[in-house]
Amino acid sequence: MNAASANPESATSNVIQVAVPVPLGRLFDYDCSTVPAVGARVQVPFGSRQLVGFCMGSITPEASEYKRKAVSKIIDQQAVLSEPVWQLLQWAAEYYHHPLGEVLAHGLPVLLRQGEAASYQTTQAYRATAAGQALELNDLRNARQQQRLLAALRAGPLLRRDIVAQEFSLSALKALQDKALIEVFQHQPSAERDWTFAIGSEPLQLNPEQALAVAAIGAAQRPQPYLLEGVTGSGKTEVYLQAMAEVLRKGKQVLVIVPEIGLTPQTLRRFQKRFAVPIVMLHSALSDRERLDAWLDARDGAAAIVIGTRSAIFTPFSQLGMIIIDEEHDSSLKQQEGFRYHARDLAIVRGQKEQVPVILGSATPSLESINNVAQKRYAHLQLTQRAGAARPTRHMVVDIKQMPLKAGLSVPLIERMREELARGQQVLVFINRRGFAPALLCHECGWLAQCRRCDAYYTVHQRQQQLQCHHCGDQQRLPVQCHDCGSTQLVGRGVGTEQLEQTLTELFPDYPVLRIDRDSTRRKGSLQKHLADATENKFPILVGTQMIAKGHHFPHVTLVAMLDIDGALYSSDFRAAERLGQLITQVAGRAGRASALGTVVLQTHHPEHDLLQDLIHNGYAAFARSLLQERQLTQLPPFGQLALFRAEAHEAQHAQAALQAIADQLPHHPELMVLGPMPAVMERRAGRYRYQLLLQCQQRGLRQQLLQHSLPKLQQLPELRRVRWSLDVDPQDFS
DNA sequence: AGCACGCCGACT
DNA sequence: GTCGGCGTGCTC
Repeated sequence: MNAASANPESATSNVIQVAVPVPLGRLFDYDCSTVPAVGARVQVPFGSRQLVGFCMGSITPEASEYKRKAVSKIIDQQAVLSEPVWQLLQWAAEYYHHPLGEVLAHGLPVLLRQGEAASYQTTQAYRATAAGQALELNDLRNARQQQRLLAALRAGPLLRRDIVAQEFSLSALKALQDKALIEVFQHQPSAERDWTFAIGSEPLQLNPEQALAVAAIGAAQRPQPYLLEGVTGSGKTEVYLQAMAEVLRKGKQVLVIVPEIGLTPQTLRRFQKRFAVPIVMLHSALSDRERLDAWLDARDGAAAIVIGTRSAIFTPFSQLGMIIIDEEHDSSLKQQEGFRYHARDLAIVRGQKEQVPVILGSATPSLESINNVAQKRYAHLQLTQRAGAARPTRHMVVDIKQMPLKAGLSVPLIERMREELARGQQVLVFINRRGFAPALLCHECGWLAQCRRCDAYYTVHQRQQQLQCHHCGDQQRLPVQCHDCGSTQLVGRGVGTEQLEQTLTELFPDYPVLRIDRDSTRRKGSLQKHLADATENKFPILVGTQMIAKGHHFPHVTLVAMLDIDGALYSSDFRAAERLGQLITQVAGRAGRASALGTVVLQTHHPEHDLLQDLIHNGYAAFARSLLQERQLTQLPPFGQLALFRAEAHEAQHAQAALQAIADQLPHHPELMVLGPMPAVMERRAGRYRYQLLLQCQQRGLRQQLLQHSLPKLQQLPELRRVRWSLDVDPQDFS
């Protein structure tokens, strides 16, 4: 594998190439006396600091043309990552045109990035000494705490953290230690694959569609991707569970990626109930140490199932047998800064590399996945029947043109709510703006309170008596007077969740209202609590943002209202319609999950809009297929391949000039379209001017080739030095 | 990205 | 007289 070992005579001075986590797309050469394994971490001096990088291989000193420094420390004896993940990361660095060192660092838990040993934490543990075993417990009758602790330790050693958790007194611990009745020792946990497949609870009876899906996955000749398209309530999770069972039975591991932390506890409980195997979670709420331990459990085979968010796609496994991407259409699967990878797309690549099936599940699949089914790249599994007696939801479009609105609520909607509440049912009102009002307006002169640093209006937060900019986080005290005319007639314009909650409380004083948005769930655990309260029907009226559209079941909700869907109908973002269709369908899925018939009320000024009509009358699948036809005509994804350069600077012309320089450097090619530079939708944000340059290509290969060829030159452009810039391959969001 | 080096304004 | 503002340039 490495050149130096082939020539032992020159072994006194070896040179290795190291990938360090810096945004420079090249490797750095270092001297070292012994050559570490490829994929092992090394600590190296870099400028004035010490960095942890990866050994990428070795070369002869003659082949290195740099004045070199020596490696400070070889951290690992072997490669830290599994071979497939190592390959996946290198593939991703190339595909997303992101510096290898930074991409590789992404594949590691934080502690490993910082150079910690790739092993479980040794923890302090205590055990009784011979003297402690021999002692008459009654001798400690005057020290009840010590007596209790010693008794516990005589039964067996305890970890220090368990001693703390079981509320033993720490002074008693110290006293016993001083008397040499107990002693401390280092406990080193080890990860071993010591689980065997066992069922915790019996699988549910499958309907024919579910059975077909499970059978198809199990019977496949060779592993391949599947799109599991199942309407809300059709039992996708049961299909996952039964498909997983086959994999686990063979002693293989399963990786499950879920969109965001919100729904992981429910998923975890359901998995734990079904399978009596070790399950670990990987999400942002874990401490760095917990994350590393879970990661090691996966890598060394101790965990049978890993449930994690986006970044879990890089978890190494000793025996991976299946990857499941739940809610594959969800935008949180794409990282929106730095290394902008898409976990779903990487899952497909990983599945192919590791020869394991990949299941993409959604009630509202992305157009990309639907197209991949049409192109026969994925097998299609459909679940069209809702479980139990649940029937499909009914849509009611309320034309609000010229209609008086009360905090955004039309009279027909209020009446409909009244009926539903009177029947003891639960109502969910959805509005995608938190706060009291999305702007503060002077009623006398028309002045609007605008953020100092963004091209945006402040949101009024009445409860906190504040103006907040939702784009840069700036906060101000709510002004009493207009900045232009001095009038005190300041009013909120538009409606947010806070105002809606207040108005609903006035309209329906007998029915408690629960608001679920980022503001009401800021404290740790409060989202879980609110969701539990909502599920149990303690609050007949629920008000919420996007947050509640994701995967939560509210069995008592029979009426869902969406107050304002117009923004997305005429948006400049070509994905807006797709996202609206997904949102309406997902929100509709919240209604009527129990036996009662559900209704979705959509308020709009454009009831006749083609897309809206298509969605309502023909369902998401048909709607998505019409959108696909449009995308084909316009050569947009998945039919065109995009890449987006972004640049931001304190001076607008710097950002613009940087992108112009890139555009000028790009080769002319009949199949490459270059759009821009153009200002971003919100030109100024947090005091920076933002511009974009869009590349559109018919062939992915061509796009990749052009970028790969041009980027080294582009990175040298002097215009780029004065701006913050980035490249987004397959951009999801144009904000 | 960091971080150092370097050259011009308001403070102990 | 210094602390510190961020422009420029480098990292094997």
